[in-house]
Amino acid sequence: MIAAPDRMPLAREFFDRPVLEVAPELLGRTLVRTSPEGTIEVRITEVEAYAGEADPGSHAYRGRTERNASMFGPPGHAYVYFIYGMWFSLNLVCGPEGTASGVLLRGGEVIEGVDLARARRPKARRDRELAQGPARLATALDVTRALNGVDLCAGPNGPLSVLAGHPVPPDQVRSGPRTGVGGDGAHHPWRFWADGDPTVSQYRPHVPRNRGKARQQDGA
DNA sequence: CAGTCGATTCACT
DNA sequence: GTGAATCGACTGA
Repeated sequence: MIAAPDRMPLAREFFDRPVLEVAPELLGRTLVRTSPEGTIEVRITEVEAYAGEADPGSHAYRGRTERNASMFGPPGHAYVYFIYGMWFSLNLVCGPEGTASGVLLRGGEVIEGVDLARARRPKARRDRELAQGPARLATALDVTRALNGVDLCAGPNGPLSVLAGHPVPPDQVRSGPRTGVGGDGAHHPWRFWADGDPTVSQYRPHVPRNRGKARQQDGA
């Protein structure tokens, strides 16, 4: 039996291109997570591009480290990182091996496995919140460090894959500044989302917690 | 080796 | 709208 076109996994060549081409084309694609507990499918609605070592907003900005190593690996693999002491986020690695671009998945609509997603995200009040936000999406899909580096092009054999789905038409793609990114990388409109979709997270500007070294409170 | 803060979420006011 | 939670990678000494 031949899989329907929208059920075909995206080929490695899809990811082996400049990240700013790939990122908007990921909107509307189907992310499939299979685990012993069951299968969850998410329609991707919001992403951000991180453009390698030249991008001040990227984890790769200061070169290769143990944490970001998978971003320097071959395209079409996952880069999963741990953040704020409690959450994970999922990136899809783009561009040729040796470079370090990736697309952060920031939001999606759960279209299969809603019950399982709800079990993993008991605090979600509405279905639209199940995968609305990068850490929420990772939680709903049970994406953890264990999936760092996995191949996304393996189809149903692998724990995580991206199917062709139904791409959002270019005239329905919106873009703007990346969420939570400060400094020199702040102004690039490298966040992409599907216009009007309720599962797109709300924009929050970057807020630095402190400046420089610890200092006593400025007298006032 | 200690200090700092992050590609966030949630509870509470 | 504001702040807490919570850990570990990265930085600079």
